[in-house]
Amino acid sequence: MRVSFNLAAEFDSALQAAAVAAGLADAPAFSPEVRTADPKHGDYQANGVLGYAKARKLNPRAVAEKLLAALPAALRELADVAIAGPGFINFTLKPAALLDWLRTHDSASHLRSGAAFEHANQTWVVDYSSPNTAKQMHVGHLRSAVIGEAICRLLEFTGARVIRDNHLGDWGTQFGKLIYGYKRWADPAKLAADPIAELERLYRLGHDATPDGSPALDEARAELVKLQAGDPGNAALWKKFSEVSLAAFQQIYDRLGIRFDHNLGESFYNDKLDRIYRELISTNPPLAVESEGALVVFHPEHPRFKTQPFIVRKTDGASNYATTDLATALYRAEHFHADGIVVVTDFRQADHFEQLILTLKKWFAAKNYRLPEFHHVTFGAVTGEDGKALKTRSGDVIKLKDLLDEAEARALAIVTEKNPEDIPEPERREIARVVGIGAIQYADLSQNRSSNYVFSWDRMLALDGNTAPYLLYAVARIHSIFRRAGLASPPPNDSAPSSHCHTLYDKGGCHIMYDNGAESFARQAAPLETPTEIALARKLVKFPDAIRLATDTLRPHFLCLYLFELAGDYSTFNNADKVLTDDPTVRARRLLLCARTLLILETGLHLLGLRTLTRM
RNA sequence: GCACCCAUAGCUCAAUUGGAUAGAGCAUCUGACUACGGAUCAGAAGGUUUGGGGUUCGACUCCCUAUGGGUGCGCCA
Repeated sequence: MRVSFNLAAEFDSALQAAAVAAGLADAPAFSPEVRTADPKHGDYQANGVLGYAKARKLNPRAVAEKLLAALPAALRELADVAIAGPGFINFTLKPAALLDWLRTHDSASHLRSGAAFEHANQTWVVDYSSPNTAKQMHVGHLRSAVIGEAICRLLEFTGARVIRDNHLGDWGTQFGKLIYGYKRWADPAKLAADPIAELERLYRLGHDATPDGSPALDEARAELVKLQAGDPGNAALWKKFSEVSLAAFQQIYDRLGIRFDHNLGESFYNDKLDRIYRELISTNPPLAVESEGALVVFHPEHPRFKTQPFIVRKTDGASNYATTDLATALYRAEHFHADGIVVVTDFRQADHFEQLILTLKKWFAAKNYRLPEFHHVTFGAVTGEDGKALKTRSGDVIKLKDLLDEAEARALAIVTEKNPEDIPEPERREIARVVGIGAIQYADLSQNRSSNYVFSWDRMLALDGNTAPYLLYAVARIHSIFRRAGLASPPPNDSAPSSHCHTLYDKGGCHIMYDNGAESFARQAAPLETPTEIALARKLVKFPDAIRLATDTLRPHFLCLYLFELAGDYSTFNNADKVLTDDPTVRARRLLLCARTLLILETGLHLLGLRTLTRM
């Protein structure tokens, strides 16, 4: 017997085939709709019979019985199949099938090859984080970075070639004021110490010194014009601002496990904008029209956008972010040959992207360009206690760096408290980094809602319940069992503990700490017996469903939920069933469960962008 | 004014996108072999899913409506 990676898909196609074999009327229209089920009903349930029977005025239970009769015998060896309620078909995996799945899927690469069909041979450009240069990142910048990175990893896991593009806000009117401030008040010492904080200060000074209608504002505008005209002095300044900003951002990204392939900010598209105007007015009929002196796109078929314009060129002839976003999409389609584009921003830009996508569709169709699948992934704003979104302008916003520091500090205190002397300080600090940063990442990823949330230290830094530390603790305990069993391979050396491995592609297979080639327990394992063993195994085989759900919806919280439940099932098992018993067959099957739980927890956590630990 | 998003246990959130008796964590209460790591586990209690109507075999989910929050709407990004 050989079980496939995704059992839900297997049952789905088996039912589909059974519909044909049973001679159901209009069988191709029958969609089994197999999905994971509440464990009390089974492992998977098919709901499709109900809708199918209803539409044709058939008795759903009779249809279900026909389908069951037509199921191949081999499938009956995998699972018990039963009809329940009004016409649900339930599949309950047999212990032998569970064991077989666990034996088969024994490494991250096997899991990956199982999952990597959905986006195989596709290229996806993911645009996330995308902060403005010359400003520090604050807590409001966290979500795009963390969610975006998780989406990248999910897409990669399901077969895509992913291009990470940081679409920096590195162009625009603010640079006139910044240069104005810089030339007057720049403090070399401060620039050397904390350059981005100094740029922020200079921008504020420049901004405050150039109120509307003032001569100073004209001077600031003149600086901007010089910059845009290519003045060497101002261009050098601007370049310096960008470099300094990127270096500061990278310090944050390093802590979050993020590395961009490109930093193609708005400035990159400066020389690609004329083509946008040309093409938008040259279609027949023209997509873009003059209105109140500006060049705009209306969408007559849309209730709102038939009157709400998409402004692609301002009255003064200058571009805006609609223009650069159009150019950006074109570049991603033409230069990267993107099959899909994902842009991760907060929900307030929903209108803009809806207009952008409508415009892209018409424009690309008129020009016969290939249109990538475009997803605007939105999330709710992070707000202050007053319910208002946090803004850079409001001054006392919490810096992202400070949030990460605080998380590590709190985690360090706990690590030290829990492990009095037996872990040396450098390792305790490393553990604190993984736990603290992971807690922050997970706090954001584990929640789906597009509604806003109020920023709270305790919320971001919670260490109990459905949090990263709970999952990391389960991982650490499994490592501990393998150490005790004498199956753990020692860490390669002190400078590279497994916690340093934070992507799936690190060499050395860091998440398999036991000797995979000598998995004698996998061969010796007998079918599972206790309720907690079986419950754990049933959860393990659902990993493909969690991946599919999270990837299809681009919502990492589905994976978080799955991993949390898996860790819970493991903890229950761990508490109820002793792994290292004297009975070799019992010990073997329980070690197998531990090994696969470890594999899937670590694989899943890495997909979310978290690092894992062997002890904590 | 015109739209969009949101409202679920005391608190913070889930609910596989229309499926079976709405689930977790925190907080509260009661327990666990002197623990293969107690950063754990078992159990209890907690609900008219904001109110009202509708659609159907079935609704937290879809439609209408009221209320209360948030957001966007011509030259910021």
